[in-house]
Amino acid sequence: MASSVSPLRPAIVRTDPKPSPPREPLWRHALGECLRGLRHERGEKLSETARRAGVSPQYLSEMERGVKEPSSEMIAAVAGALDVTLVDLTLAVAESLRSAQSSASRGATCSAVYALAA
Amino acid sequence: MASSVSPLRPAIVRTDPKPSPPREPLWRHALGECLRGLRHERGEKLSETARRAGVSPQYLSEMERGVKEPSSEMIAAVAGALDVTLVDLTLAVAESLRSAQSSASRGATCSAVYALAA
DNA sequence: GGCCGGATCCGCGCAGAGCGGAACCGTCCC
DNA sequence: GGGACGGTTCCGCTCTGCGCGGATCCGGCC
Repeated sequence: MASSVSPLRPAIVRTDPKPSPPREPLWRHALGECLRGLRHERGEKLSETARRAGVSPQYLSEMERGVKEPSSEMIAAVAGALDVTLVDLTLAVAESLRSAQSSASRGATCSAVYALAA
Repeated sequence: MASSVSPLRPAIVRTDPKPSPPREPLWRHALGECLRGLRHERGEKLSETARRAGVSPQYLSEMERGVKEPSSEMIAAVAGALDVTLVDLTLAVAESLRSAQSSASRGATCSAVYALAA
């Protein structure tokens, strides 16, 4: 299907340029796990948190599974719906990443880390 | 210019849905400041770090200024070029956010925070 | 004046953000 | 068995904005 010629520029290939040390999870995955953990900690459903955040449940599901790159505004919205600040959320993600790193067996979940921080 | 009718769906308005507590910086801004701080700490130029990360200097500039939402792969690539892991980067962003929050006068810069963590 | 390097501006092609409808699954009740 | 319901994920779509190359701006040096 590459019949269309005359490219004003080559196709932009959004692939991994040069990721840092392999085996490290990507930001969207780490973030998503944290968001899901926090939501479960509150005993909430996808639809509830999504409604309060002003996003679709489908999209929140995708965010949590790390299959989409949420914008900073989206991150802030969901954080607000979960009653956490970006500071606490980012810290929770970092600690979760660290735990997963120091123990190759996934370590503490995000929700547990946040509970310890609180 | 809204002459085209028959909308299969309404226009997607990518605006702030419901951000968490106002006055909190957005993720992309906090991240960008950290990346620039780390780069300066190494005494590097935009072009050097960008080349090593496999991204354009223009884009790295935009990332650092928080005007673009970099993908997780991009974040990983630049982190790798700066010799930091996602863990350390995320932690540095969190601490930077926290410092800025506890002192409304911008507090410690990201690079200083990272130096303390190292 | 010129040249150079560092950073930013500008406009662009097309990848993917974010969404609504549909589908899947598990649980409950008859 | 059947159906109804709720929770989550799949799927396809529109159109926004990612990431880039060329151009521009700025400061320093000769």
